[in-house]
Amino acid sequence: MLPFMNITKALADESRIRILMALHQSGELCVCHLIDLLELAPSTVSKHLFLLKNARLVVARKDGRWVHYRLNDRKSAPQTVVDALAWVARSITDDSVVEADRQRLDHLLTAPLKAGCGS
Amino acid sequence: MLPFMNITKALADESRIRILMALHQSGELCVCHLIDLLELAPSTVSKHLFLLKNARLVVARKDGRWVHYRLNDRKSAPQTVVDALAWVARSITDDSVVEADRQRLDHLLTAPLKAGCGS
DNA sequence: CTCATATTTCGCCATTTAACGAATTATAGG
DNA sequence: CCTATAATTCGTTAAATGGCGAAATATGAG
Repeated sequence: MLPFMNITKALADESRIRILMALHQSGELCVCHLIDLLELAPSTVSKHLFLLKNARLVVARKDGRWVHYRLNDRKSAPQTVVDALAWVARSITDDSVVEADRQRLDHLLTAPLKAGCGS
Repeated sequence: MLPFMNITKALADESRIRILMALHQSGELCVCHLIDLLELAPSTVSKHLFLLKNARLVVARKDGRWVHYRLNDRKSAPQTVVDALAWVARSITDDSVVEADRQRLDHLLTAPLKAGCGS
């Protein structure tokens, strides 16, 4: 029950859903991009990512100073996590907030500044 | 986004998950049975049911003094709700809390007392 | 009508949680 | 080594949430 509740609680926040959808679109993002996208304090974003990682919805990859996050994949994620991610992606197909994030993220990723983290 | 967040927030509480699983097993239950099952105050259970109903995860049927709740079905529920309920049921197959509830509920339903609410 | 029962609504309190800033850790570059 | 930057951890605060009891609502029974 506890692993499952960790997932439902992780999904019960709009910022974390936006993070999941951004990762769903972009595949992998470093924390600095998520900070720019959500316009929240680094410590706040870091905590959100901790909760998502704790629920096994995302995994982290450290690369020098940067940490890149991506959705957990079908190989290493429990079935419940795979199903949860599929459910979220399927449910949020045409939301205005997520659509705005998508466009904003495209700009952020193509901007020449902040390109240090590999994108 | 708001309807979706209503669903995720509704799922982010153990008592509400136990309610959903009890309904999944029994098909339909009146509030008084859920009060006995969860051992929470009537006002607390009522609030949980309001949130579940508000998220469209359950529907209510009034029958005299009693109100019976059941999971929203494939006909009237949005696809996201149908998928959410399927995900929950699939994820909580062998949990000890839910299993204890199942046995407890069998006793409650077969007990001669409290039979007023029809089931 | 009056009373009892089932449920909901409301107001309150305790706990949890999201947010921030400051301090800490880790790493790359000079 | 020293500095700058990315990210996390920690402590605090404000808001949201779960719990209860009291009061209100609704309905059936006498």
